[in-house]
Amino acid sequence: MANQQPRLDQVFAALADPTRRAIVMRLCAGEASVGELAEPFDMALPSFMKHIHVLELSGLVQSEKSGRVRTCRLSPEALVGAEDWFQHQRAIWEARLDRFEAYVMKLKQEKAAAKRPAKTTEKTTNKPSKRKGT
Amino acid sequence: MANQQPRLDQVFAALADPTRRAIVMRLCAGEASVGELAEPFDMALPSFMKHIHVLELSGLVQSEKSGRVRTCRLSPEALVGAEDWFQHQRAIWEARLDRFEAYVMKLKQEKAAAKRPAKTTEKTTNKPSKRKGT
DNA sequence: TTGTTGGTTAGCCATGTAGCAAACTATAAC
DNA sequence: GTTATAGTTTGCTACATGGCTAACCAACAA
Repeated sequence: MANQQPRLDQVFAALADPTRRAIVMRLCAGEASVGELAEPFDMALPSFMKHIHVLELSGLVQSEKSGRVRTCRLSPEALVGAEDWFQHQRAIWEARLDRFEAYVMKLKQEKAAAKRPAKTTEKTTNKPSKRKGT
Repeated sequence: MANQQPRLDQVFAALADPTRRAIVMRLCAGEASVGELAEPFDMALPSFMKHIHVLELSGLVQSEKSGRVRTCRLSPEALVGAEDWFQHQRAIWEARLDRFEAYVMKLKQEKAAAKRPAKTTEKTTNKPSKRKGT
């Protein structure tokens, strides 16, 4: 569990490059050899291999050599790990938004209560608070 | 719509650094001044400011100077954009897995049908196909 | 066995990134 | 007005990254 976090550095760094993202996208559609993967890119093979290597180090891709051809496949755990990070942040962010919304609501009610001297000054900190929608 | 994609480079590059991820996480909990943000890090201010700058360029963070203090806040669009990328990839990946599963199922049934000459060789490409569950 | 194919290693270069210290600017605070 | 505070600008290192060529190795194919 402690080993998962350092991988995020590598995963995000790997995905920061458009070539590597394209490789990942390609591999989502199924495994492929290095040559097949490299073909769409106007790049020398050694340069391309570096990208493959970065992807392997990040854990996003696994590869295996059989004969003289190396076959690459996606290893989704790393992808999922990164996605989890986003969801976690979003959860925190949204929780805060909800709290903020509740706070604004409370301010509004207090202000309203201050204007009109007598009314329901109770039931302030109460709000369904459902963000979502996507 | 075409301008969204190049931003991914910057967003992922920004998140590849643990310091910057920590800043983002901190900002999920609410806005803060540069000084407040920098305080937990054992790092000279100019170095820290570079990280802030990278985050701003990526669109993850917005900041505004009032008086002599610069206040930073998260700008969630970029975060959501990156999250969307993952979800998109995962959708493709899972669709493929489902197809693969169906394919294996079909192979199995064909094999079974070959062994036993007479049985339901129909209804092969049919499967609820719900991956999920991690 | 002699090519040819598919990948790999080694070495080089340009650029980018992460860090520093030092000096500077502009706004509070006294 | 002087001083402290909060950032900012300006160099400067060191190292990582992305690209190349050239040479190399290890399977097939003829």
